[in-house]
Amino acid sequence: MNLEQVARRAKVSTATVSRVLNNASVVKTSTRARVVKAIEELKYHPNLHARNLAGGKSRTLGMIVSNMENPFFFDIYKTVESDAHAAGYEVVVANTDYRSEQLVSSIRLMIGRRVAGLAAVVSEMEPALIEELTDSAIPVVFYDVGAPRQNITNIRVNYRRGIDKVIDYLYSLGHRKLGFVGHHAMLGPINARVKPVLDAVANYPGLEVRTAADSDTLDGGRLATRVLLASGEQPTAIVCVNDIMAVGALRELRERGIRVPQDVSVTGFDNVKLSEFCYPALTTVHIPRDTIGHLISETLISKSDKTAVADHEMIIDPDFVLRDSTGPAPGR
Amino acid sequence: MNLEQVARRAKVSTATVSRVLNNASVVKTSTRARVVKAIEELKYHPNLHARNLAGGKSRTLGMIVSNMENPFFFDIYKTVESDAHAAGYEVVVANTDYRSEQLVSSIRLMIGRRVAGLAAVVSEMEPALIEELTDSAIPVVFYDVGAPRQNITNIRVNYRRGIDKVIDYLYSLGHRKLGFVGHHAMLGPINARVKPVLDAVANYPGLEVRTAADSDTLDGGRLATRVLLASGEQPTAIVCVNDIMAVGALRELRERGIRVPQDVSVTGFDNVKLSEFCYPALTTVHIPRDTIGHLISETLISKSDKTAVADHEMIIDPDFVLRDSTGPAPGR
DNA sequence: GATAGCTCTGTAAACGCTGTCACCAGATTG
DNA sequence: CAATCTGGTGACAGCGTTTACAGAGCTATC
Repeated sequence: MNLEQVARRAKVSTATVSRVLNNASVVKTSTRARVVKAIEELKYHPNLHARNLAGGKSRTLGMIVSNMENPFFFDIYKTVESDAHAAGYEVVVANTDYRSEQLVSSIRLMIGRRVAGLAAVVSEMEPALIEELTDSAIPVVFYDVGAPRQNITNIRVNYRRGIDKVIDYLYSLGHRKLGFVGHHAMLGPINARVKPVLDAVANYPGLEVRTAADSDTLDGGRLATRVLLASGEQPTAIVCVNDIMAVGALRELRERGIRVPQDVSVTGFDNVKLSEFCYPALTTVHIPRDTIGHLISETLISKSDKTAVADHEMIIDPDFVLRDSTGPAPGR
Repeated sequence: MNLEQVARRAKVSTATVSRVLNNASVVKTSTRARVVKAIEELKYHPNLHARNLAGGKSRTLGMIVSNMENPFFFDIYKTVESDAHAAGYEVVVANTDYRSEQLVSSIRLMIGRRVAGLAAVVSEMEPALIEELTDSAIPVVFYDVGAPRQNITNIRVNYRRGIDKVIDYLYSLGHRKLGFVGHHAMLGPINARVKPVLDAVANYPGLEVRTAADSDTLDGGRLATRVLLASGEQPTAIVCVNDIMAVGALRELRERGIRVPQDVSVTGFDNVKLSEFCYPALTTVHIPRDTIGHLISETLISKSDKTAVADHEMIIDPDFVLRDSTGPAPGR
């Protein structure tokens, strides 16, 4: 079931079959018809590995995400994929589950596949990789982590601005005791996600923050909230690192009979579709995932096509979205 | 950046480098060290395409799903992937968005990749594919659609039993006017998803059913529900084809001030994690996605490994899960 | 009627790896 | 001391494509 068999059947050379397959060059109509017929009769499917090897170029984009289960990542993937398809590329994804060891092996895999471009939409990092990636000569886009380099473009969200908007709003409603629900990927001293929250304490007089972390899932949000509520004084507002965990928080509060937002306010982050559908609908921060997706695909595709030079860093400013899960601090 | 360069640098032959990479055969420790060093210095990454071409065998499983956005599919994918990893395989996924044209091209792609096994967890079908697949000699598992064949195993859920349990329960609570919310993939005359519902009308005296369909998303569920409510008499219970659409239904009802379950009962299907986290928590039917995932990976991996013969068809019986979104029909 | 210029097709050399076979040196055996 | 084995290595033929490059028929031109 290879080119040669098709060629034999159509009484042509393998080169001609190849030409028909790639409808390159001119092939006489009658010949083409014979070849097409042979292909169909033999149910021939070209071997993509051989094709890539011989051709040297791959129409494949690689994408690595931390947690495909979180719609945030999936939404980005979806736009990238549809852009890629439109440009005749395909996308292969890999999950890391926030494990940097997985990141490493996934990236190796992608390099091994000789992808035309690589998007890493992850929170974790492995410094050694950067170098490996830099001289792999593959166009790379990092979302959220890492620094721009040679062939590495960076997209990041001004997370601090988003958090500030949230805390500003909560503070203005009288909230002074905050809980922060994060996920494990943010363990470690100076994390881009927790730091802005902790820093806020210095800027807002009387503000206190306690934090808890669990896995980046609905259950994780619930568990972290449970920990938060079990230890010390009950916060009047719970700020969550993303919408999914916030929905988990909502459930824990509901089951304890704590009303949202009357007793405790809750905020999410990302503005995932689910944030409108849960109850109460989440006050959150909108991260334009389609914009991010387009940025990724444009960068990767243009770079791999014509080695164009794109901006090396782009920063996205998020918007505050007010819904029903927040209200005045109780007793105010 | 290929084997030869590494070989030259380590002053060995390419064969030896290959042996080191696959830690096959015996290589003297000192030689191995030299090779490893060269590999690292050159930041060499083996070309997977060449490897597959030469080796002839691929450690890759293909998986095609209808809508990765729906956690139902993702959950299956997750178990398959973790099983596969444990066995030294990797998985590449493709989405079809319920479009059979996409199914075709995705399957072609997978065959082209010469995957070691292929799982199609989809609702759509294209009869011509079966044959193409049959003589590709690739072990295939179909979930939910198609008929067992030569190298094709089938896993299916007794959907009718699940629906019967739901309707039985609702009927016993006095519900007589049902709404059914489905998704577009079920358009067409005799669909495995709608049919059981419509059939129920014959078995339960006085039962009426109206149906509506939209896309398989939160929004789709909301929209379909809106259509259902806008046309004709308000049903006392809305049966949804899956949990995601049910959550969409919940939102539409909430925004109209219709209480669940006092005014209208709602049921889901699949028992996705979200069904516990939404409000009110969904009465639903549990489809054991981990079991399905394990079944898939076992079949594919064993078949591709040792050409073992697995059962050609397996049917899963779903359980009813009672939660808070259902109650007695109003006025009863 | 020879020459040039097309159009179409075949030949064969990569592409980067794996795996078989052969080979060599030293150890073991009779 | 020759014969046999064995651990370690190199040469080289594929694997199924693509892609120069060359060549074989034509038609058109002078």
